[in-house]
Amino acid sequence: MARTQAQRKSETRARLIDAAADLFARKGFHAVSAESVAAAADRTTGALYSHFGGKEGLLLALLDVWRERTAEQLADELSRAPDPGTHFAAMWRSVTRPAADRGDAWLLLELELWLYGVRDPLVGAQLSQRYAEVRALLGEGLADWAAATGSELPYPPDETGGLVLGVLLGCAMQYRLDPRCMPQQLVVDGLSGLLGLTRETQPGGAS
Amino acid sequence: MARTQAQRKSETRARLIDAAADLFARKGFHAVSAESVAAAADRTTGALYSHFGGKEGLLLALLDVWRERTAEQLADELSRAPDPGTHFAAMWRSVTRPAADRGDAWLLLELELWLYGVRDPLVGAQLSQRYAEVRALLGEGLADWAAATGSELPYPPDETGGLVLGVLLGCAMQYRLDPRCMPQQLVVDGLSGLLGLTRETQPGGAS
DNA sequence: GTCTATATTTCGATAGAC
DNA sequence: GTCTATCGAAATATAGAC
Repeated sequence: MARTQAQRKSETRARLIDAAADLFARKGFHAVSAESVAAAADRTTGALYSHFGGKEGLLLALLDVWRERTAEQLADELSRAPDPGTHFAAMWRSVTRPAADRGDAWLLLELELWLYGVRDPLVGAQLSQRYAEVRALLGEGLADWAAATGSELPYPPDETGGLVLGVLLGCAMQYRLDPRCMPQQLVVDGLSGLLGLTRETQPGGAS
Repeated sequence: MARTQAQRKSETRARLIDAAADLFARKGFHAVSAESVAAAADRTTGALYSHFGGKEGLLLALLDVWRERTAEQLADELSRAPDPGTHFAAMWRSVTRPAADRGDAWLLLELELWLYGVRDPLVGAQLSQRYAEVRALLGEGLADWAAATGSELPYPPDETGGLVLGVLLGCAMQYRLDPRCMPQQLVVDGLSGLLGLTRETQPGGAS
């Protein structure tokens, strides 16, 4: 029973952060009022200010959570994929997931945070770390796979991760504006070509 | 003398659009007031509303100009580069140009417009066309070069252009957060690898 | 066509009750 | 810790003079 208060507190935090992630992605940080975030979380602005000190504090907290989730999900996906081809296809699917599942909002929030980070040094530094983590995870995963098959990556792990991340981001942006211009097979083939792999590695992906 | 009015009118349009491009890139569309745009253009909100009907109308007009400039600049660069390696290096330089020259603002405005377009169907449709144009131009340029050297692109021109554009966008985003993580050579090599070219095509690029 | 002045709305942030 | 009520600031958009 003594936990009831702490529970409510952390639930409020979580609700506010989730609502912020959703609204910031759908409408943009500056287009969303602190009150609408609070309302979407079934709380009031008073609670928001008490917990985060304002809309910007809420964004900072969101960035933290976002960063942890990204690392977890990526590590999870990496551990499941048997080879880069399947891996790439899985990542591409998770990027292009339709709006229903919110995988769509991922990219929007990603760019929203990027824009914010480029303009705000504090957020920028944290974002930069997050990207470095992703590159490292991606690079390590690919290096491990390369070592296991006796092949070799054409670039150091971190740089390889950077190129792969770059392709995924840039292609996802184009896909979001016009899905027809960016078929999955093209992205997977492109990534494979980037790494110096021939296309024989994936037997027959999806459409 | 009869042209004075028309001149002033079109100059006001141009000034407002330029100011909008600069401010939207540096601070973001929603973070910029219509009044501050007018002030930066040495005009008032009255003139802005008279010409464009509001901040959103100004964005639409900006998008038009932006689209034309992109096509012109790209076609220009393509016609000058003797081979893909030099071409990629030149494009990368123009993307990573430091903040002084405003080449920096290019990427910010690009993402700002993308986010706006993803949320607004009208802007989205126009943006989609612009990206398709860029892909086509890039793809044609590369296809021409391939034909001239007897080699062959691994994908259709448009799709090749899409991959190249994707790499440039995604890598530029990472570069903007941390320049050290994305050396020019890596991007150029990556693009060459993507197209199935070996690295022997560029003799010795810059740092 | 452009400016000045202003009406209207909305947002961010705070004070105080519970 | 959360809510209600509200103050002050800022933004959009318009009206009318020149």
